[in-house]
Amino acid sequence: MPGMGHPRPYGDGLGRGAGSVLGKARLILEAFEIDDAQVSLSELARRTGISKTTVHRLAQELLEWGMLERSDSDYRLGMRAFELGSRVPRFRVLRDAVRPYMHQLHTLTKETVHLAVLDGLEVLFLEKLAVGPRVAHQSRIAGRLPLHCTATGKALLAYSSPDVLDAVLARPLERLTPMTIVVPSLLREQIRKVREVGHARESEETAIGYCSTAVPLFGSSGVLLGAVSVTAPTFRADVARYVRALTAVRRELAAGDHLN
Amino acid sequence: MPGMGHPRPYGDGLGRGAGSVLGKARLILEAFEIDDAQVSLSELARRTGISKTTVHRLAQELLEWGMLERSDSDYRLGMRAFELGSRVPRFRVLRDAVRPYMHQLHTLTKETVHLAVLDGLEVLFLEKLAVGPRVAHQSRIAGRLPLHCTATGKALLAYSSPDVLDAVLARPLERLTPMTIVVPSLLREQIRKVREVGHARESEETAIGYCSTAVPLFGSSGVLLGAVSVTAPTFRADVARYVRALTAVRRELAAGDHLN
DNA sequence: GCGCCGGTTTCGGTGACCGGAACGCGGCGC
DNA sequence: GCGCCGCGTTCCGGTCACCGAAACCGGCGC
Repeated sequence: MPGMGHPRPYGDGLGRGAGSVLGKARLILEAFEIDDAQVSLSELARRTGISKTTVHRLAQELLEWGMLERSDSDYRLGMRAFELGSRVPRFRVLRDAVRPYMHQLHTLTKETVHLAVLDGLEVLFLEKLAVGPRVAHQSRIAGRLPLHCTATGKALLAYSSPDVLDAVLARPLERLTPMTIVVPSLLREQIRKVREVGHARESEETAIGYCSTAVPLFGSSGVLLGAVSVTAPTFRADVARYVRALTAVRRELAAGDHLN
Repeated sequence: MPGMGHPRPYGDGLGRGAGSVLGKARLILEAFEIDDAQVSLSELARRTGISKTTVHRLAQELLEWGMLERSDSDYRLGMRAFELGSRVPRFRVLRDAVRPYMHQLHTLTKETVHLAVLDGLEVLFLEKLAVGPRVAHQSRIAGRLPLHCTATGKALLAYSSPDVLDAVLARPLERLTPMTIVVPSLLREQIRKVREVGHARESEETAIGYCSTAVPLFGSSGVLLGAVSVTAPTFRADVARYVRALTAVRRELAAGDHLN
């Protein structure tokens, strides 16, 4: 990096991979946490470890592009980012194809319905139909959760390359609740079972009081595309019914699919 | 631009604003049309007007970032773009707040429901609840339409700064159907009426056979946030009912809003 | 075989990019 | 009022990240 012989000014760990302009742009854009609506220039400089001058220049350019917007000399992510994100094919076609069935599941069960894909070594939620105003819940649209403690995650694991499972087991399994499975052999066994019965379950392994049931979704060519799940408070969960509804959806999607 | 004394190789008009790395990245990312799932490197070079070498290098970096993915030596937009787009506050908070009411409208009317915001001089659709498998329709999530021929557009125009209306009228009004209003004075009059009655209408001005009704949405501080609309085939449209349902939603949102 | 068209790598010249320094401004404490 | 601090913004000279031409590699069709 030019003229950067000085020690990193602020908390290290940030600022990695800022060799190129794109790396800097990435740091800036990803400096926006999910919740904070807007961030000041100096704050951005602090979070990214990039000099204020440079942040200013790049932010100017991102502004003109529409990836950032500003209100009152604070920055926030701009609509162009939303537009771009909506074009992502792996997201758009899957959501458009599955949404009607998610509604069907929702009206049928009156519980929360998720659509998720495998991304890296995590579940990434593409869509969520929740019931009620504010369900105390870990999941969010575009949020991530570990593979080993979610129903969608187990479904995805079961039908992905074994390498993925190996990679997951290569590092310790994070514990989210007392019920979270952290013993590798137990997880392997569960994943095997999932392949046997065709659906995956999770019981208070992510959040106390909630359990989920999931099925995988496949494209016409047989590739794994994602997974749908139903999440319900344990006390009123009717898992057998969920399994029936989910497998029905899976079948319908496999039959008349508009999935490449 | 360094070493670029040569005339622009391919169709001009593209390649604008490619002075900087970010400009190039922008060209590359926006080279992906809504529908084409994946694009080859050479095709990207052609569309952007950037040399194949440079596209290759930048694409590599975007790949590592996750903004692009590749299958089989073709590129497509990546999940990172989706995640970024989902964080855009002007999108996320509005959608989360309005979605329940959109469902309510949908079950009530059995017709297509839209949520839109003003962006630049166009309507930008944030969310769409459609009925049936494939409604022949212009609108898409993250799609854009002109302000002057959509119900949401008129609603937004009516409650925005007058400058916006002036800017729209500064250029000729595009005609989408025979019913599209292209006479400035007529549009001005309609917008005035919208402010009077509190809702906006559009009748086969965007697509023959369809008409829409819309209301604006305001935050607690009184700023215009967006607009919701109901779109129905003309022959069965019950506009009075839509107006009632929409104004109810508008009131409910204004009362117990979670909008900043 | 040979030409063609994709993706990838090499390489030297240079201008886009960098951050320090300086500036103008508004808010706060003294 | 005055000085101080932190903010956003502008200027500027040094330099390295970035650029595209050219060469390279592999598959395909003729």
